[in-house]
Amino acid sequence: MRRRPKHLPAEERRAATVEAVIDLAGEKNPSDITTSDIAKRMGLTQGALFRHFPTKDSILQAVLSWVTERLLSRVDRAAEGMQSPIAALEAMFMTHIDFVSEQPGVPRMLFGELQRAGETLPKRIVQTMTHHYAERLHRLLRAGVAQGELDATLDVDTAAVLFIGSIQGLVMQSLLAGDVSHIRRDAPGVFSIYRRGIEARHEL
Amino acid sequence: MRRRPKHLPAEERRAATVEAVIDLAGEKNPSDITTSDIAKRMGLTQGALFRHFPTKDSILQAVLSWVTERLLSRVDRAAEGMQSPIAALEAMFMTHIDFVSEQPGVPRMLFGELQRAGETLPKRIVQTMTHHYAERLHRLLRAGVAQGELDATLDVDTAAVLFIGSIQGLVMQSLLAGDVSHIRRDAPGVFSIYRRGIEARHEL
DNA sequence: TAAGATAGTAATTGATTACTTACTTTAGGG
DNA sequence: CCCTAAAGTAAGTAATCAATTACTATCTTA
Repeated sequence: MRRRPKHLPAEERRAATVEAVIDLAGEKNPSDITTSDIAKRMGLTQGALFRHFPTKDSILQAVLSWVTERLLSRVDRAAEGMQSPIAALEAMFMTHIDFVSEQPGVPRMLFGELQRAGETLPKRIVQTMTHHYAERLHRLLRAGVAQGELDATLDVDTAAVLFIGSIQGLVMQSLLAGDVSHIRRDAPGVFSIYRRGIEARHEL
Repeated sequence: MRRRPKHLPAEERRAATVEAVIDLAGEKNPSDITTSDIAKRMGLTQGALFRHFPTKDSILQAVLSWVTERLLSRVDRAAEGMQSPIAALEAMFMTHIDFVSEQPGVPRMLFGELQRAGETLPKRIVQTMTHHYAERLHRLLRAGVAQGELDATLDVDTAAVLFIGSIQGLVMQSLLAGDVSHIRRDAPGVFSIYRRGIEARHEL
């Protein structure tokens, strides 16, 4: 058992805070997470958090920055080595699913943030991330169409929406079942229907 | 301009409350809706709500009951007249999209409720509804497979997950764009990819 | 039309929240 | 080793929230 030192340098404390929030988001509605919840999870008093973050919103902001960076870089790395666009799409899909299975709080926070009214900074971070994500999808989908792997008449915008929706559907399913493990099991089947929907039809 | 009578019979007041909550959920995060928000929207004082509902949670409960009943019955009616399973699935899809476009607060509330920790009554209502929804999907998908319209090797559970996920993806897209009108425009394209993914391949 | 029942107001309560302040503990370099 | 800056504590504040209370206005009908 690794014991927890009471004093941590500011940067490590901030990292630990981000981790605690993601952890909590896996257990309860993100908007129900209080600063006391976070502090208790870290073995700190509530006020101590405000040594490292000026506001609660800035904590959220740090969490979302960390999450979006990690997700994008992991998904990028997974798609990199693949030789065909479809293989790259599948690798992206499965990596995204892996990420979500390991950190079930992440999609909850992302979706929850999108629901907030107005134009908050955390919300903008999520919008920027999904924009980058969609860019990668578009590139792969266009490449797939160009080299005849995907249906020539495919609308890439629509295909990108459905890609993200497929993941979202699996997340919703796991919320319904109250069990994150299902998501990994069902992911390959979902992707294979999706692939069938976008790929060029092979000769009979 | 229809004027608002100050006194309403209890049942009408409860109906108006449900409407106000759905209305508000289209504008802000459902968990940020306060009883004061609801009352203000109705032109009432906050305390007056508690003449008709014992708790705030019971308001939520009424909203979710109303929503789930309406959604299911509308979707059922749309699928009823169709002669082929695929046509019925498409009618369900489009009707669901119509419903969501008219009441953008609805998917927010449903998804938000699923995120809550533990087993609350409102959460159970949503779970029951999705269960019934999935039942209808299963029946149609099985029928489609049986009569050769859908791919013989299709996993109907997976296909049902992706059906709901497709809608969820469109909802997410509308949250990103901050514009609900997109959802209706993109829906046919999304469904056509989905259909391509599940249908039996025609002879060349 | 008087009277009881129903629906509303206005003010208040206790709990909870994000954030502050005054003080204490710990780590680490000269 | 000690002194200072960083990190944490404990108690408190103002604001906000759901829910309550004491009272008033408005319907219904006998």
